[in-house]
Amino acid sequence: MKRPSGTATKTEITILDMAKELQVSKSTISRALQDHHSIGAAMKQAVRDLAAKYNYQPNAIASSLSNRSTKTIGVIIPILYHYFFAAAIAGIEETAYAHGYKVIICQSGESYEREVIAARTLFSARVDGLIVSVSRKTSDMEHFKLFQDKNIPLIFFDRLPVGIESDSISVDDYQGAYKVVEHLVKRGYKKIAHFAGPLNITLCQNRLRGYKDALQDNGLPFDESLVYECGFERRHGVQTAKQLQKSNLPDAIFAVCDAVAVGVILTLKERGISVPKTVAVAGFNDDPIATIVDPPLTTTVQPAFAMGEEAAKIFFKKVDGKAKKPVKKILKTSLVVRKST
Amino acid sequence: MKRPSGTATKTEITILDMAKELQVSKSTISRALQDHHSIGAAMKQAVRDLAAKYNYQPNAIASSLSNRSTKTIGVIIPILYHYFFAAAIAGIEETAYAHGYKVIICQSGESYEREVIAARTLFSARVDGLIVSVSRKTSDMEHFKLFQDKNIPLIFFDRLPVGIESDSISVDDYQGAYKVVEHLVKRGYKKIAHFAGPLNITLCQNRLRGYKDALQDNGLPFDESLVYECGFERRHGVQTAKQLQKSNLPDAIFAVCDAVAVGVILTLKERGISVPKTVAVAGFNDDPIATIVDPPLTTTVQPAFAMGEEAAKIFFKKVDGKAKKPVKKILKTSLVVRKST
DNA sequence: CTGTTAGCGCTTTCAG
DNA sequence: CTGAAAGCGCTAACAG
Repeated sequence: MKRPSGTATKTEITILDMAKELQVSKSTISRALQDHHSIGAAMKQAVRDLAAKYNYQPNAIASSLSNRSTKTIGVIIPILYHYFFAAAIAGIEETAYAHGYKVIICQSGESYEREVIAARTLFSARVDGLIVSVSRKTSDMEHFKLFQDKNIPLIFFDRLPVGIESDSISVDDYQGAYKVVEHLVKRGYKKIAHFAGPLNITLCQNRLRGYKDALQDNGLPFDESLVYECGFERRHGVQTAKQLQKSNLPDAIFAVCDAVAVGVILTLKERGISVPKTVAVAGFNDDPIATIVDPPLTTTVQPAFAMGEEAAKIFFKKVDGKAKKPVKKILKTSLVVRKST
Repeated sequence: MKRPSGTATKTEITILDMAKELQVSKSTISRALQDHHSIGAAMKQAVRDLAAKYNYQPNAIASSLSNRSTKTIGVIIPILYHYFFAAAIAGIEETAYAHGYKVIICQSGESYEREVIAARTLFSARVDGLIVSVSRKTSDMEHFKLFQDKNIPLIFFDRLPVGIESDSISVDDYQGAYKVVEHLVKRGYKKIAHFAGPLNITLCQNRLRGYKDALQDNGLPFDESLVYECGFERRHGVQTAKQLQKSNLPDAIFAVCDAVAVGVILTLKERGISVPKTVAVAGFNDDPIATIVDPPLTTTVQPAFAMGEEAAKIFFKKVDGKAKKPVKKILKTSLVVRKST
């Protein structure tokens, strides 16, 4: 790629330019910039001054290529606009920044194809590690093998995949669900329905198990017809709540997440069904919307920010070579009782 | 960086490996992969097969360095967890992906320092363009000059900076505010307060002007003591609403955004003040939370997704060399009346 | 249609 | 303490 000399090119100041000006070699500039011990204080200062003068900004692309490390963590999540994920990302970013890493986020939009593309893109971008919460459409995990094969740290959070052995951080969904449902039973509700999430996702299976066991352990029958499978969005709660027959209402509903629970409350109220008098509703997440709905939602607190932090910490453990075996961490949840139950 | 031959290195398949295997040159592989016209169909197929066999993933770092283009757009926003920003990002991503670009997002967290760091980081990452919504703490715009100096497309959206000439996409905040307040006046409210955003932000100034003019054009006085400056978060609405004296309540409040409006409604209700009977409340954005609060919030629709799309479109116009002059686009808003007024 | 070759900007060994 | 030089993986102008 010979460039006709004399032609104006995009003027980007490089270490070579600075080297010429200071009459030293590139290496010296490079080392000075990295505060390498073998460079004299005077030289370092001169380089820093010059860099400041030209507002030099290192070319991260070039240095990544040379270093074979980008100092970035890739993150794939289903959707940004969910408090849980936004908060988890904040947690990841916080600890990444503290270690001098950047993070690059991709949304799968709950689409398997997008998730595959995102994984490839991030691999091509040569991220140093990948943190992911799988889409609800994902069952084939082949696209993650790329990372495992190359020994690139791969950490799953919240939505764990089946059929792939890897590091992960999640919450005790079983126990969380168990506690909400137990609370419902103790409040005297007898006919408790569950609006479950997509049951191909382990987390949803676990919440369902928690629901089932809590019923049975408390002397209530498990009735399959009271389990409705839906999605994670408000609109799924709305749809499902609309299907409920007024003549045959449950007296409480445990929804897989707060967004769904909110959809349920809104729809019930619209249909003239009083919450919690006629039907009580509980969710999962402790999304800020839980305190916006009327009545405020009983739910279980999922430590989103902490999960993000934890995921990033696992990454750094892997990078540092500690923890060779997959680490699988599970955080506890806690119940918040509000007026919806 | 000589590497002792024979030592196991991280096994990353490159075009060179494939070139050797097919007994052709790197260039041929490179061209075949890019579907270059000067490569025979047979050769192309052979290369594709081999690439598939090894699950070859191009090294984007290397190609960026060579191409002097990363095919990525950088985005800086104050905060992810706001419907408006999340939706705008979705709009940006959609159009970016359609053009084969990726996007990398940074949150400033409303901190000036973080914003500066983000700008530098994205510059170092050599993004091909930058789309930003400035933090509320930002008044110095020096960090954006980097991009302007190098002729890297720089597009501001929603929160426009003062003192820097650049492309932008925003909404007609003046008109939006005007319409809400006019609606309030027509509903018969007389003492209309405004919970304004940080007034160093132009968008907030514009909404304030709209408020003021709508009052005066409709024969109501502008009373400075009815303007409260607060932030953009729910908690700011809560704080400010708590300061209101019960003996001296306005009969309507126009909040700078829905999050604040929600804080106001919640607080008013908690204090036993009925909404909208005693005090009406209106917001701005049409965030989904507007339909969760009780009563549902009157607000003005800001086309968040479209703004993101538009911002990206401006970027591509710049890249294509069309549009040399700064393009400044302003979108219209529309009013949605709900039960809170 | 294909190969040779000179880079992209930075890092790092090795040899002073 | 400093410089020369090779190399990271890919691209593209130029010459067959």
